[in-house]
Amino acid sequence: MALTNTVPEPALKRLPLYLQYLRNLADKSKMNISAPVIGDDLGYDPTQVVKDLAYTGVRGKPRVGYNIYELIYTIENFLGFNKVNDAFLIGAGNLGKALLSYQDFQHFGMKIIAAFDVDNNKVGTQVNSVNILHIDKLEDLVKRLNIKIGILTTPAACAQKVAEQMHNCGIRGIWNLTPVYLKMPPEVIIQNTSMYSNVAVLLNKLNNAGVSM
Amino acid sequence: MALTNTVPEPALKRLPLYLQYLRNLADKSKMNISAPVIGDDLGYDPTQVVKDLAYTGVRGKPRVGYNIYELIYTIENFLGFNKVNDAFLIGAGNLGKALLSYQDFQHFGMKIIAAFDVDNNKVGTQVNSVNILHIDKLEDLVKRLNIKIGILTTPAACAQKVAEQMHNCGIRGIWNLTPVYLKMPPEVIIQNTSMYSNVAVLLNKLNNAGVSM
DNA sequence: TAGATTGTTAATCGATTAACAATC
DNA sequence: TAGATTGTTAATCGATTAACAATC
Repeated sequence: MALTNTVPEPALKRLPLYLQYLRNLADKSKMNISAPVIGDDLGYDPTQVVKDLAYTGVRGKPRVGYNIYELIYTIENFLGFNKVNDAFLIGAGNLGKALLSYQDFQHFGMKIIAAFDVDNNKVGTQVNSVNILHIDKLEDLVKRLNIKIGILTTPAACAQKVAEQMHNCGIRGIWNLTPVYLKMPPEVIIQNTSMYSNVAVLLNKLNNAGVSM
Repeated sequence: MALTNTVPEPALKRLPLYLQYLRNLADKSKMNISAPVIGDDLGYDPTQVVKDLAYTGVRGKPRVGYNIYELIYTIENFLGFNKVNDAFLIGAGNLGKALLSYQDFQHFGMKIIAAFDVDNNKVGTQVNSVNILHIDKLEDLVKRLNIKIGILTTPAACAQKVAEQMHNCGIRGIWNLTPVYLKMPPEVIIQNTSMYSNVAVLLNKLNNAGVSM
């Protein structure tokens, strides 16, 4: 269906935040919640909340709001969080280990089932019950387990090379947490997360707010 | 001057990526670089590169391009990366430790000079030569060292409470790496980084690309 | 019924892309 | 000079916000 094709990326990024919020709602006795309440709690415009939720196909009732459980269920399905996609993590440094210890990815559609590194001191160990294997085993395991998602947390210097390796093995989507731009053929889906961009925005906002630095 | 007030956030997020790219340019023998070359290497439209660079005030020469070192210098100054701002990190879990081990923040305007936690097993230890102190010492040290920036990497459950503590101490900007929306007075600058949003976007793109999952 | 909230269409706002003149 | 690239203005595209009708 065409529905999934047309969600604006900003809205898409907000949907997991709604989900997190709804799951953690303190008062579980309430059945319904309205867009203005959600907007107030999350800092969004109420009409934006209505629009965002409408993308998932959920319907609310005027004067009543949305059924909380239906909302959670619909968002989960819409985002594909009802299935858990297996992923490999490549680069078991500090950031890699941090992501390995994120138990919560399983509730957001993804599970890291193995990690890879070149460092023989790390190979053979575990983080959060996930084995760290030698990178030489990557290709065989990607193919045998039909893995589609790779998380790239290597040092910047080898990011491009490792990304190409991942692609050659059959990985289709790369979550790139290195600050390097990956040159890849268009069929590879890349999701970049740059820590430095966030630092830059924070510093800029502070400067504009007149915080002396 | 009004210049710094009017940079669009998407452009602001791209500027550190230009900087990273320029610093790591393989061929250091070249003096100049043109917007089309940068755009090709980073996957941006060439006119967008021209516009982004123009925000910093740097001037290029038609047919020649930009002087690489002038470009680096101008972007660094524009983003405030010429000064290094001291920051405290609160929550020395896995993600916190990962950020502590990021040597590179120093080249992007920020340095984490101490970390805080409630866990007595962590207190007294070091990560990357940064001391982990008990959270009880936060207020005194924020005031004595005049710290303006706090990095929040606690568990979600205590994020709001700790953020309020940070604000009360005098911290003006919070980089929030928890998935929790922080309810704060408007004078506190919040920069949210949600790992889950990135996972959602990646899964969505893969689904739209027809990758079976 | 009255009124709060949804749902939808229109208007606004902002960023990207295109067009083209200026210039080295 | 010729032509590539910058710089700037205009057009397009997309997301947010506003307005208002529908409805529970």
